[in-house]
Amino acid sequence: MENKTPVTLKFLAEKLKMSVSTVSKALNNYPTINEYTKKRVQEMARDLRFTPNKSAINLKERKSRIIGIILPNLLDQYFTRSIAGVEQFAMQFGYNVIISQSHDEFEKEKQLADMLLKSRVDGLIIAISKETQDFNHLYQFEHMGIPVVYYARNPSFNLNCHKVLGNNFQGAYLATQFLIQRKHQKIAYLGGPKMINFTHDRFNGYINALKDNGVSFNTELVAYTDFNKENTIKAIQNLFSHPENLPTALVAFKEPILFDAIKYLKSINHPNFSQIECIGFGNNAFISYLDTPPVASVEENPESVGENAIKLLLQLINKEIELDHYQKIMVDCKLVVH
Amino acid sequence: MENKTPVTLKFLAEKLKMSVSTVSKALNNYPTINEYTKKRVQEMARDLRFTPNKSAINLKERKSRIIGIILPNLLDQYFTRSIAGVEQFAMQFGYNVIISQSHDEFEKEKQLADMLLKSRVDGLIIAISKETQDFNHLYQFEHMGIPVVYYARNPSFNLNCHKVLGNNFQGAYLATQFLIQRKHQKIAYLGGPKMINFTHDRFNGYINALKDNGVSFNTELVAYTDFNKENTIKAIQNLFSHPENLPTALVAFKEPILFDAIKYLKSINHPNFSQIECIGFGNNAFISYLDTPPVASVEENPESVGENAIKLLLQLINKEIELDHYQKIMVDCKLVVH
DNA sequence: CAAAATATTTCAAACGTTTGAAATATAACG
DNA sequence: CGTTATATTTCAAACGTTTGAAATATTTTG
Repeated sequence: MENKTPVTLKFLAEKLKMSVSTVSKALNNYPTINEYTKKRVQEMARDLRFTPNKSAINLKERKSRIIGIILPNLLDQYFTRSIAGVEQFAMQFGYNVIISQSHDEFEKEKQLADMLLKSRVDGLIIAISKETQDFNHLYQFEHMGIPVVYYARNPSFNLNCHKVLGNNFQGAYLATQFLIQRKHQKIAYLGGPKMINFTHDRFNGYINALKDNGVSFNTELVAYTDFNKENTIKAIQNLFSHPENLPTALVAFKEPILFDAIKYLKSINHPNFSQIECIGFGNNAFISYLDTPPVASVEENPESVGENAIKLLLQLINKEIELDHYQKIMVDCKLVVH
Repeated sequence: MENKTPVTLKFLAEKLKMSVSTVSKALNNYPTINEYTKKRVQEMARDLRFTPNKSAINLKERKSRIIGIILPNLLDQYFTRSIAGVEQFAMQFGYNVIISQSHDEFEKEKQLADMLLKSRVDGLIIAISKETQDFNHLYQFEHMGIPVVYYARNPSFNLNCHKVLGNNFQGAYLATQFLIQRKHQKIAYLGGPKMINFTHDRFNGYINALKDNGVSFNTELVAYTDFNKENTIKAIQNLFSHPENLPTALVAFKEPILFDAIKYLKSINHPNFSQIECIGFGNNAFISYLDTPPVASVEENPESVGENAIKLLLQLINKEIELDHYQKIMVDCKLVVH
């Protein structure tokens, strides 16, 4: 039960009456070490449950074998799903992952970044908070030669950086087109916080789908909200306040927000409620429990986004890709009809 | 952009033409160091963005300042909510947290435990997988003097270990009593996988509430399922198959499962559907979107469970509590009426 | 059997930090 | 001004591992 002397190379060496280097090389299977010696060392190591001290190795190798992830929160299934992709791949290559939540706050994000920098992570994967405008806390990493991959959320200015993003344009295009094919002419677009860049990409996808299919665009059919329910209701009230432009369909930037919208329309007994068809981004597992589910969902494939992010990061860490040879990877969306 | 010589104590010392130890002590605010020297060192450290190498410190201190968490998955809000409590507290004390998912598989859990052991975590918090019967992979930690706190899920045998658990008995009692107060006499209990220990605690809470309130117990009102939808439907069919014991209320072990049940009852147009009142464990954020939500939820306070787990673990790490002085902490549930 | 070739083991320095003991500088005192 | 007291800085070892170079042991060869 007690942990007396920790089992180190030195300890093994003393037991076996040989030098530390022999033990080390035997365990690392050096060809210059005698087979019989190797066997003796390896057996002893196993019996005494020797585990190499990672801190020592990391110090020697000047690496931490830790990858940091900063994301807005873990309650959003998009992010938890994206982690699955990252984790599995990282572990396979001997990396540990430290996950931390910024709660979509800039200050918290800065604090986490500093913490991870101090922990000397070998790389960082980040979905920036919705407040993040200043990137100094992240430039620090590159300054120290630590690669950073921005994922899921696109930094708002045209930052030179490595990105892995969902193809928001394509996703919104798909959704809009689908609704047009179902004979809708008054399709509303409910966008998210303007601070979050993908809002615009999605808007463009929406616009382009309208144009390509000869449906006229009307600003009265566009409104914006954020993650706040009251604001969503206001936006919906606004969308449905123009009698000659009443929406018959709706594309919403995020599913839980869409659910708020649907709930509200239902609660006010909107006359044409049953005819209104909605699509939101997310494909939330919870949809199957709704009485009036959206007609379809834009599946963003977050696992794939995460997987691409970690793969890119590992390539950067291993210098298979130059740090300043900025990559941009887009992951396509898929329409899931319910 | 390039990372030439890394900024180390040695580097600072050379720049400042003083010894490494002076620099180290100045940064650590030793009283023996001259104030003016301290100022010079600290300024230089700031300007050159010196960050102490954690691996070196950890090696010296024989700690990793990393806490491992193993939990079944991140899609269950119970677990993601519990992490919030852990993370914040850990960070406050300078610890990093490595989160990993067992996907409720024993083999995966074993693999993760080995990985964390190799990473020399200073402590482990674990919610065991539903398959875990053998605990050798976890005993290893104690064998090396690394504290382990079992949380959320109770090991199935009467293991000597540190535990932080939700008070499942009390939660189920509360739910059952609430339904009795609402004049229900035929209250069904839908339990979870029998492998997961809390199923029984909840059953006991249910039974005791019935007894204490003079409601007779009937085995026909009890059924078990797991996380599989088909099995839930079978269980519900079973519960509603005894004409002289038709449930008018239902206590379910987990909310998403309860939603499956509700959905099924609604889909078959159960004649008394609107009168049936349900309560599940969880208090899921999505409840507000349901057309026919449960009458109430058992709020398990996972944040508090997580917070208690990390607090206990830190006490064990700091040897404020003896490793073999086993603690058991119960976190009460709360009934939330919708 | 000595010399050369090869196999195997050990030495020693390095990674970056901390810290008690020793050394040196500065101030205070009679 | 020589001592003693105090303030400040430096030395040196340690944490546990890796690895090229050096040392030693063993085998082969003429």
